[in-house]
Amino acid sequence: MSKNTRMTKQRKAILEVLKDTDVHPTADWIYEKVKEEIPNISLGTVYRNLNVLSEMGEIMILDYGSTYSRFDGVPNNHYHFQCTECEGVFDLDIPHKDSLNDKIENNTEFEVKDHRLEFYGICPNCQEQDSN
Amino acid sequence: MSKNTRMTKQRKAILEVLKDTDVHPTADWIYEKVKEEIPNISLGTVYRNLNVLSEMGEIMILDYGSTYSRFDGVPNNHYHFQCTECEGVFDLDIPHKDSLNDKIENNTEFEVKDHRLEFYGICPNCQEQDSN
DNA sequence: CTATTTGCAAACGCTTTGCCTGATT
DNA sequence: AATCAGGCAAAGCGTTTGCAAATAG
Repeated sequence: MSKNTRMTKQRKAILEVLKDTDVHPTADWIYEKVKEEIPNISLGTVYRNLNVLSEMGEIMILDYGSTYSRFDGVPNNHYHFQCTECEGVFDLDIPHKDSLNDKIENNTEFEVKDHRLEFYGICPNCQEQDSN
Repeated sequence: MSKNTRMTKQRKAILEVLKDTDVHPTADWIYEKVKEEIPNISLGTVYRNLNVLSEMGEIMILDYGSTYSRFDGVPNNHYHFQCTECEGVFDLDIPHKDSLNDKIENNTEFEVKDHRLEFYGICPNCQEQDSN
């Protein structure tokens, strides 16, 4: 229960670097930054702490779960649902809202070309399994 | 100009497997499937052709551009904009629409827990660079 | 004290690439 | 015939992990 709760200087430094920036950095960027303060910190420690901090709810990891790419034979824009249990990806039958791009473009300085909307949860199949 | 356009039996088989399924498979899944038809095909060929086919516009790759994870010191749900030129990730100041989850849940059999919306395009900084 | 954490380096897993042979146009 | 594509295996690259030493509580 009281696991992973030591606030080491490494963990603290990593958290501070992340809280002090809004660039959504990569692990390596964080590593370089923290090295200014703790020169002999190792990249492994950075990764370990990022995972711990995310479990603690202090930070968010912006990866997409699975490490491997998926391929789609339908090269149109459409939205997806991804099951967090079986990792399956399903097409959603709701229309692609191109107007969303315009909405952002009109309210920011960004030039918006595309967007991507993905839902996460449990697919019907895994719901059944769970109730066993 | 006329590069990468030969329709070899490997390329054809890979494309057919992808067009015939809706499971959004991984490269390895495709590899296993194509092996039933071309037993000595290599995984490298599958990857090469998936990239070629995606350049041809025949398929879509559902990765997320950059291969590495990004970390966010603000663990709230919020939407992001990603610049396809500098790879920078920016927060968007539009509210997170939890109602979207319900909308999907009410119209499908999925149990929806979360969603993610990401916009892609060119950030102001890179727009300037481009006009030089 | 002692369980957690670190640094280091090796291992991992998915993907890409170099090289040479084989196939396509 | 000339060029593109394939097979194989090694390399790449971000990330994870095993281990002994260090350290927080």
